[in-house]
Amino acid sequence: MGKKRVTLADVARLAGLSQTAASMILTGRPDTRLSAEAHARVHAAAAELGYRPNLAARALRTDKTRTIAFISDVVATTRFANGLIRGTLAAADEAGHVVLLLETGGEPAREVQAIEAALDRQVDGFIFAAMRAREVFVPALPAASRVVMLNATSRQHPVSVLPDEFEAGRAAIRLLDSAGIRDGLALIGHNPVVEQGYFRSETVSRRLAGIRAEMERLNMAFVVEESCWNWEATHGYELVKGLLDRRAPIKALLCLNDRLAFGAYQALGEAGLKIPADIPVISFDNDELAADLRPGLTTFALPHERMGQEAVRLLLAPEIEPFEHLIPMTQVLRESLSNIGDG
Amino acid sequence: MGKKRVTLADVARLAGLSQTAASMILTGRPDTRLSAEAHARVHAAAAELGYRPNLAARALRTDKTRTIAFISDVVATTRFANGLIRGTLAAADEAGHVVLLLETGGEPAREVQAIEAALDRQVDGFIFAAMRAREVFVPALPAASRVVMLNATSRQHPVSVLPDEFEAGRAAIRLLDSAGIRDGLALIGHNPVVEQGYFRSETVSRRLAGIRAEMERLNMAFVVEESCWNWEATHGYELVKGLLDRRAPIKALLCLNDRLAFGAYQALGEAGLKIPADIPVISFDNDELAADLRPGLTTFALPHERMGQEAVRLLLAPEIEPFEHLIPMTQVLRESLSNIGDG
DNA sequence: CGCAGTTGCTAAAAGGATTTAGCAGATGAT
DNA sequence: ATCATCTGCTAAATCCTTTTAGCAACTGCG
Repeated sequence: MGKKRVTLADVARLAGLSQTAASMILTGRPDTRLSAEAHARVHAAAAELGYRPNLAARALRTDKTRTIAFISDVVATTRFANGLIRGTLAAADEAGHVVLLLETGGEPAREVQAIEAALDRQVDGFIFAAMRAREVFVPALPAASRVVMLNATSRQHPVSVLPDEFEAGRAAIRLLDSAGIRDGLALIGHNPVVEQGYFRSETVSRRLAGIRAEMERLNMAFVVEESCWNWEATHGYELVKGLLDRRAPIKALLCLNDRLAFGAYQALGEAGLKIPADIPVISFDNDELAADLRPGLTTFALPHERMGQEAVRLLLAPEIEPFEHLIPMTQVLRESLSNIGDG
Repeated sequence: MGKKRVTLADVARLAGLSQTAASMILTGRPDTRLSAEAHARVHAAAAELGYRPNLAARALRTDKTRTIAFISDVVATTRFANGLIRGTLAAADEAGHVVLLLETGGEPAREVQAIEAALDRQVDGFIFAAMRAREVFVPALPAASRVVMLNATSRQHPVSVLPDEFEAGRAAIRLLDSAGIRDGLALIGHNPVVEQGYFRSETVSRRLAGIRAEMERLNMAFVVEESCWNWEATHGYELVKGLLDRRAPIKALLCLNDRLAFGAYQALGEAGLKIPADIPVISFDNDELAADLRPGLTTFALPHERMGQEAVRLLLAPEIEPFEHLIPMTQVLRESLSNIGDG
């Protein structure tokens, strides 16, 4: 067994040509003047020897590595990371690239470290992903670096990919409207009076803005709006239980995310109320949870996978497209609203 | 601004020494005979210039990249991936390594591709992760490659990291026993008669084996065992609903994972049964879900994060430790069982 | 025929580190 | 005084590609 790696020199030798010729042919240079026969011989030799270029050597020469760095604040806590990573991986693979995954925990020091580690490995570009879309500070980078912000925005780096929250907010209201739900509607997760002066993440703001814009257009209003800061199941439960306890006149629930909706389900269930017959519920995110709830939760899906793909596309695109790229959130109809006619 | 990268030659020049000396000093070679003063000068020069070694050049020479490949079948569908990846990332970072993330979808062709992509980049080692522990086929690799199987096993690669399912199974039974639950116990998710001849994943078998071993030891038996192949919420719901419909004499539920338990919650809730007062429930995995259920679900946690860390440790350890490394599953007590005394 | 331009190819440099082999001077032993 | 050894350091080779510069032979044109 020839233990040694096969090098370009081996291929050239077998093909009876110079290394230069072999290199040009294998890298598919356009206007070389090498003969068709030379091409054939080199390809044959490469195939026969099972030649694979040494990417370190190539990187040394060209400064290109077909590797992109995915730097995120937290992979950990959030199930959302999966979709973003999966989409990124798929698109990168498609483009013959590979992904270096780095986590910073949101700490500036580790951010700098991560960037240096990536730079040392001469990545071709950076994707900065935040698990909660937010204004992200990105430490200084070599001027030439290609950067895409994923589920995040940054003053210095204008290329970003975000879910189209505003449209999803509007669509949610339209869905309720077209289901004939125009009053008795409760909003779970936000109250503008209570939260005045506090800034939520950029995407959340847009989600709310879309909701309110469409309600205004349709001349609708919430009968009650319940605020809580973290949108977790337990808060959904408590808020809705509170509403029920004080006999608020609610006929439908618009929850600001699926976990709140989950909590709402629990409160409604305890109170003996049926979804959707008594109270329809809709929500946002399309968490894994949403399909497992009973009845299934109608919700607007965060398009994480497509976002990841888009980020890679933008990163590798020949032209920089320096603006926000909004990916539509698709409506996922399940029984928590779609059966409305049945009751 | 000096746009050019600073190289070792620059450092050497500034320090007034040869490149050889600079290299030896910066890489911390042990028995070089260079003077203390030379050391100081080189370090000072490196710091002053902000020198960072070109890793491609180093890789070309040494075949080491301080990069490890994390090759998994699916990052996608499973929330479990998070913990494994997070642990891996943390430990790699700690050790000054970086992680290349590759996904194969479990398809052999893509597995080969992923391995080649990693090999091309001269990774220092491979972690093969399966999202459902199973016997994994790993395509041929250069003989010298360092490999660790994570949540998976492989005939060719003996170093593996797995959750200690057997002990968790035993612990679950001990927990029930010590809570005074000795009869009326239903097992949700498996029935040895129905499933005879079918092989589930390695870890699942062990989980069951632990359960059955401890029951035998304590002279306990299930009053009923319900089988289903995929452990999803909907199956949990249907199985438990079925039990309730036919008035099976059940007093407690041992669910084989949290999603089944979630379904069980739904069925019990509909039937107006209280957890744990009427029916305590315990389970395995410690899915995110488990904390959000109401009452909280007592469960045995899959130690994914620690598993990821251990995998990296084994990969980089000076000595190969060619056997299974079992990571304990910790008991997470919540209200679905711990309140048993209250009823 | 002389000259310009094409065609088909190659020698050698460059990229930035590590590592081998070895040199000059000092020290110690005989 | 001679030889061996140690000390502190360096020149040059090496890893494997890509790329620049250019060569020799041929074609076409006036």
